[in-house]
Amino acid sequence: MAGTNPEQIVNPLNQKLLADFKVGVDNVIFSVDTAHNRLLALLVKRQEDPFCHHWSLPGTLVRQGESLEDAAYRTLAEKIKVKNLYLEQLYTFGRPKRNAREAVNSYGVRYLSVSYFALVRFEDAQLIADNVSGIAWHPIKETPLLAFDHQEILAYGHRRLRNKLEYSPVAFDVLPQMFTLNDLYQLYTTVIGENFSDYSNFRARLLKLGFLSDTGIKVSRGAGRPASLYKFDAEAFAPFKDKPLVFI
Amino acid sequence: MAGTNPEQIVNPLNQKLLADFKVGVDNVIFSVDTAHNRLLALLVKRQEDPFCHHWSLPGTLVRQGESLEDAAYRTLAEKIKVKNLYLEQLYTFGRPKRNAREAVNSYGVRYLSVSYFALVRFEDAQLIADNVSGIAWHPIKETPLLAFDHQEILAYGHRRLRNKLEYSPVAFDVLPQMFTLNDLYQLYTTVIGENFSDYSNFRARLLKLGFLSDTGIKVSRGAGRPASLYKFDAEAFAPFKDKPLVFI
DNA sequence: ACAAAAGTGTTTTTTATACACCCATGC
DNA sequence: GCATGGGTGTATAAAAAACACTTTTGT
Repeated sequence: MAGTNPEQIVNPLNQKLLADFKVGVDNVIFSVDTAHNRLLALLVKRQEDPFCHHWSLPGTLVRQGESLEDAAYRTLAEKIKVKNLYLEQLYTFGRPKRNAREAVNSYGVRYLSVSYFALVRFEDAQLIADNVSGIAWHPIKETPLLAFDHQEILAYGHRRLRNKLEYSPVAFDVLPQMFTLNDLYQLYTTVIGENFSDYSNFRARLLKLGFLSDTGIKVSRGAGRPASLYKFDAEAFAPFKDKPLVFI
Repeated sequence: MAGTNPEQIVNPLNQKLLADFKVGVDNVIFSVDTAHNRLLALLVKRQEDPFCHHWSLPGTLVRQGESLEDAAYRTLAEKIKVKNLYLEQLYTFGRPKRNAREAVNSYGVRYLSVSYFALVRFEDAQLIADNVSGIAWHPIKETPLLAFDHQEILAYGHRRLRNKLEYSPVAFDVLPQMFTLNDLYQLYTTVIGENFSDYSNFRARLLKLGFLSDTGIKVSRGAGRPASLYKFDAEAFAPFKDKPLVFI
């Protein structure tokens, strides 16, 4: 830098040095297909450069007057209709040059991505087919290569989902109001993996904690003894907030 | 990321809708004063409006070509000299109007804050007194009211620190290379609280895990039997990565 | 009757918790 | 020698893990 202080050259007010940003929101949207025991992620196919025809996470740029979370919900709403969901912020990616557009229109505008992760109920999630862009659920174990750094974001979201499930009641945001203990168990096995607990122990432990109440209503799913429908009692769960590993 | 929604990017009419951002980085910097059994947060006194004379988290706006993490490190380096530290991203706050500056210069520029939290070793952290702005450690239990939404950020950072400590080896980024088991125990008690484990059990459990190796070197701290200095063995810790509650 | 799914109980092993007690040093 | 902090061991309680068994349905 030849002994020159860039601040003095560029602008004495210092202001010029600051980066200008557009802020994007990218969603990692998960769903659990219990029928096939698969964890799914929602992906959209890009229709333009950069990364034309590549799959990517559904995202959008934040508009004036719009909060980050609003933008996340808007993206979600543009892609699927869904009743029950859980959504939380994941991580913010913002190293320079992460978005190829920065190179193209080099007005010095940076693109920053605030990622969110969502878990939605598979059974009542309806994809909105907008005849232009592809949009589809992909099993997490066989996702295609994604545009930008979305691969990294997806992996990060997956890790977070597993952790969340272990100590917080997100599952109940995504299950119907009444569910069988087996529904709950299926959800856990497909997200966490097969080897976290045997069904009867999982059952016994959760029931002992006392925040699942038996409605007495029975449902029959084909052959076999009918199962009781349970409800999640948020009040009874309160003491377990902030306690780790409630569900495992 | 940014904008998978084609229309908004290309179409100049929609372009107007996008918000323009300046991105700030705010740091929650913690340190543990084991001598007084206190958890401390580093605060700076603002010298300008808005919130003139109020304490706030040390922060800065992101410059051109600078990554978020770089900005976080820069802020830190401007305030303290420190050898060992742990730093990670916390959360991104970006609802409209969160920063009073948005109202003042209403050119529509939004301010978004990406917060980081850091844990630094108290003993070798030297505050950089720049004769203009106040800068000081505050016990977490008696912090003043902070500017902007920094109160919220601080609380969030505190929660995260406790959680981190429980399952990840951040403590060793902040302890000297060799430390006594009591040093480690003190660190945990002041961050987590008194009632997480009795010293001898804490000791037994950690040693059994096998990633702390006794160097054989003894140190005497005043009266009493001299203590062994231990080293953290990162390789031996590897199997415990991603396993919850290693330290509790 | 029998397969299939739900639900209960029992046994064994492993951890957690609460202490009591021995060890090495400074004063 | 005795107070002080370091370090070990033990006894009890609780929880996790494995798995055998009973119950209730559909076919």
